[in-house]
Amino acid sequence: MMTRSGKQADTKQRILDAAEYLFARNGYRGTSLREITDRAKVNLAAVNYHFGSKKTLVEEVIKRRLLPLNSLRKKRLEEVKAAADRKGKQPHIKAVLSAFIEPTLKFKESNPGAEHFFTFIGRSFTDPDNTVRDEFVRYIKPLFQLLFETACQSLPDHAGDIIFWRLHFTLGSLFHTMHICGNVKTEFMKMETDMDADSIIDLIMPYVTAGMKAT
Amino acid sequence: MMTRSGKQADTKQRILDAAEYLFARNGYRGTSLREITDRAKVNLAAVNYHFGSKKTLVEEVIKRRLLPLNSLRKKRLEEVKAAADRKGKQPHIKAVLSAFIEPTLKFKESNPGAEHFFTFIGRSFTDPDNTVRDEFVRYIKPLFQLLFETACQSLPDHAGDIIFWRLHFTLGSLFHTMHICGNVKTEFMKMETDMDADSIIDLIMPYVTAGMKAT
DNA sequence: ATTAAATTCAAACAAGTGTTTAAATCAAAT
DNA sequence: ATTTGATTTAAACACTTGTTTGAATTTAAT
Repeated sequence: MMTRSGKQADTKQRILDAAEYLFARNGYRGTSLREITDRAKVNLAAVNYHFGSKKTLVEEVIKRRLLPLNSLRKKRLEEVKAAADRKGKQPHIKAVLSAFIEPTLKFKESNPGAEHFFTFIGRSFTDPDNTVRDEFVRYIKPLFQLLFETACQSLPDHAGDIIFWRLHFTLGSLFHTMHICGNVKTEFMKMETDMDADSIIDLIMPYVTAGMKAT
Repeated sequence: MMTRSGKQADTKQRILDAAEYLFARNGYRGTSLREITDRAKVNLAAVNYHFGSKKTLVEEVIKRRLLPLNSLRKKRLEEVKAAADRKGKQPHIKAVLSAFIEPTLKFKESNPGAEHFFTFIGRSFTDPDNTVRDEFVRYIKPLFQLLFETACQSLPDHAGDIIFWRLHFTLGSLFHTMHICGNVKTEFMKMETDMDADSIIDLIMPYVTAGMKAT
């Protein structure tokens, strides 16, 4: 039976890890199944046996990290919302942004092995491959909606369109940061790339908060 | 002789246009030479004859648009710098950012046929392919240095590292915006994607200006 | 120990890749 | 009109791609 024990059990895991690493480094199209199975030290056919296809594999790679991360971000956003409702006040925009950004940037440290996925997220929106891009968008869409609603509550004097666009600017900053903080060396100036999450949060939070509040 | 006239002369042009369109839409690796030559209505071997290789082709595609754009941005930045020096004052950060951002966002309108390159730029930094990413970085590096120096002049009370990172946040916002304003349908919410440059400039400038100035 | 299902494996598959070749065609100068 | 060099063309090249196959092996229950 399929009681997952012994050596063959972690075949799926090893494939997922190798795929995550290589997809993050070289992209979906730039990574072959043979590279993945070589790195995972499994047979080539194992990918199609366990996952069905390369497309399904990358979807699993994305889901494995993104679902837990999104749950966390959702929880944090709802907490901010609830706390504000309890006090009968508007949530502070800094708290709203923090609820989204903090779990994202700390994800690298709190999830061992997720450092490469970091780079992958950073490329998510702009990935040239439709499969990858659509999968990312699919999962972030409802979350962005929640972020948008909470931000609107927080900034009642700003028009919806403005908030909408500024949240996109914020996402752009965040994803760009995640990409250059990933393992891919962009070789762009001498940049301290392996900073801890808190330092990066301290850098980006004042920027995006001021940007959102701008009159 | 190679006197560029008649029908065969625009073969290179047609290849460049087709390649630009397809690279922007499907990425470097996601585009085959056969797709390019089919679209350009030229023979397959024409790419290797005129450009040498696929790698050289994409470099030419990038250079064709990026060199003029960078000259313009450089000129604008130097003007801001010179004007401030003349008055013996620091340049205003809004003027500095505008010198970089305005030509970038207006590039789509001022250069007919460049609309697809827009998307390409938006993906430049995070492109999974080394050839593409390195080529973009290569050209923007000296320009970013100039931007950095001018921004430091403009914000003498801010530490260099802070300005450096905030400029990166700004680039992230800008590139993300260019990507979603390109022709690639991200299908992310209902977004008015074909706004004119001035509207987008009016949206992004207050955001990044406030972000850079944040205390 | 036998059985039966799950998994691994080496090999092959058809399709697509960038690149090269050599002949055919074209444009312009003699 | 002939020559010459630039360009185009169709065909083939060697190679990589994702996927499939069927036999061998491993695993766990009887």
